[in-house]
Amino acid sequence: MSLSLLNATLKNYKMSINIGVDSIQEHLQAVCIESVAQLYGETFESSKVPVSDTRKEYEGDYTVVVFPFVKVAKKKPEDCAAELGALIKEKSPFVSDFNVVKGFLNLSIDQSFWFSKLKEINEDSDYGQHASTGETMLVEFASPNTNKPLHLGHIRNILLGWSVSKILKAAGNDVKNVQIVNDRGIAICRSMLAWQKFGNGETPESTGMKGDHFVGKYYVKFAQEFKKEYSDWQLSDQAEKTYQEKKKGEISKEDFFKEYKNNYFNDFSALGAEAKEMLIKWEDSDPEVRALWTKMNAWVLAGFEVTYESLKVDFDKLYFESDTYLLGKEIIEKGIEDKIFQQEDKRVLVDLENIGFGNKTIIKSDGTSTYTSQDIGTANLRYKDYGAKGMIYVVGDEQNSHFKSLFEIMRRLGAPYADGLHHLSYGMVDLPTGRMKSREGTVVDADDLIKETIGEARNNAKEHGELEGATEEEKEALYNKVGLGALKYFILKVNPQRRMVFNPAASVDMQGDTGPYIQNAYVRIQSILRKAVAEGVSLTFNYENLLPAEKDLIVLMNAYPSIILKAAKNYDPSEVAAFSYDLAKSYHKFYHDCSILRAETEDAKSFRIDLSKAVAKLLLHSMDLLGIEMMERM
RNA sequence: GGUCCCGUAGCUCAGUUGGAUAGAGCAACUGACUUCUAAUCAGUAGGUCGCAGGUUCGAAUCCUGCCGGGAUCACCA
Repeated sequence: MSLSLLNATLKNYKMSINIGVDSIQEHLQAVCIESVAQLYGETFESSKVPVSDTRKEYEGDYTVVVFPFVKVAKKKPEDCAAELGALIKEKSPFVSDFNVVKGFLNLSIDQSFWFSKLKEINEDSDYGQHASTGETMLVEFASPNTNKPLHLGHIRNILLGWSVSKILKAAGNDVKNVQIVNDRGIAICRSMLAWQKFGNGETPESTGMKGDHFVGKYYVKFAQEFKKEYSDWQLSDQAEKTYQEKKKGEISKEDFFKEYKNNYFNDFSALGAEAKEMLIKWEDSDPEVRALWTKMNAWVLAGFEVTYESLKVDFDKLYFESDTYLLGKEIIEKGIEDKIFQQEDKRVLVDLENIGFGNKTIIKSDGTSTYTSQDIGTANLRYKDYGAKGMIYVVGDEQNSHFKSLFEIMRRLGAPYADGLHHLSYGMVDLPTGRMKSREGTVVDADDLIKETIGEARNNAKEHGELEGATEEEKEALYNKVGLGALKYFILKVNPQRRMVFNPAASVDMQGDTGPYIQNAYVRIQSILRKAVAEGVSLTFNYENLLPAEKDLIVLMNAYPSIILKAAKNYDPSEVAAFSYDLAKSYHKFYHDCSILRAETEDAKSFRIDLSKAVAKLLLHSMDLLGIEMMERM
């Protein structure tokens, strides 16, 4: 079939059956259902007729499993498949051949389809970008506390949020990136107090420290001083008395005091009392405390900004808990009126028995807000700001039940966006030695980690030496891309909901299933394209016989738009990561098997250059969805 | 104890709405750079898919029970 004829046929199909022919699977499915109906008089739902990729060992491109039809056909699976295959081949202009193995009908697609697909990919400047859905979605991620620097857990959060945001955009949504900065509360007061008592007026500028690390230093300082105070206290009569009165069963003094720490902070600690006093002053808008708070928060936020920049992420809007923690009151009052919430004096609560939670407090008996009331208020504020029907919260899975109850409450309140709320829950990041513990100093700092992976990229690059003539600056930019590519890919290739093990040594690996492996495929293509331009290759496009390695690439690229949709639906960047890797792997194989610039014929050469261009385009696009940059050489 | 999540090769992970002989990478071993960038490719070896039942033409996938690991059960955020 000629190209123009094929294109005409494609158009006809788009008009005659209302399916996007960019999905050849959907087309085959429709034809299959039609054929089954014609042969056996029963119309199957499309969900009952899966069309899957044919396994490598067999001839063909797509496979239909005919077992479901056997009952109505009243024939042996083999006969049924053969009969069906013949009819599908007759009906579909794309099916060139078929074969039957047991109950599996393998369909071969005419290679002119693949040629036209390649043409489409190269000509469509937006290939992969879906038409606008008209929906606005918010993605909330990062959302740090302002009392200490970011760590590995935040990195997973940030990379996930950024990538999901990109994927949702590619799926046709209008997306805004937001975060809620947890800038108030007892934690920041601890840092503030420690700085006031022990800081001697030093600043990030005077010490040359990054602001978040500087404030984090005082958070640690507070913990140390508190620990000292607590150990001293444990020797006092008051401690002895407390132990005798409060202990339950036979518990050693040591174990008792381990668990009693928070109570000590609240009931006896001098430092605790001071920190709490500071919090109360903050809430009363005491000018001195507020000034200190403003100053220290500014230091931290400036530090975070540097980390975000080094990760190449940014936000459309920052919400501050200090602004939003009092919100939600009106909605809650309305909820009381509507009998959605119950009131007991000042306390407000909601009965969540139906989702297995019992009573949940929304407003405390002293009339102050809770996490839940804040989130109700914040969600509503965001809806006012953006009119977004979709709100994605990228938050660790330890908060699963909080979001489950929050969403249930929003549903009961009849929020117009209630159905669009989604908690993108992800698992904790463990180290090979186990869980990260700040007390044991095993927390992996975000900035250190970024620096390390870039350093590793620098070491690796020195062994390769393809960068003659590049300036130091260009080289550094490259190490940056390679290092970050390794780190980001390492984290994003894992399914979010899964708890993952972060092996520092493996994360800077650059061979095999890694970011740099994929970047390398792109670099190889760029190198070829530079040479092709230099040689003045013209694209003739009269290629006749697709080799398997060539067809594999087009088959993969054909699936890209639907992979984006699926990743968007599941909020799962790992599906995009898997695509990038598969495509890079297939390209590396093709590159090895087939000469490009020294191809057998001029037609083969121009076809392969065209094919390489398409691969480069989708590698660039898909890696961009992961927030990973590509480069011209490495 | 209640609720939820997880258990696949030595390690880290894939595995579509149930489909063919369960796949990658790392680590180990073997081979390929006078040839478009070897950060590559080809190969060898490595599995009782936690265990036991059940449903089905067909189960890593669905159901039940058990074992093991984790999260969470606040008027904290």
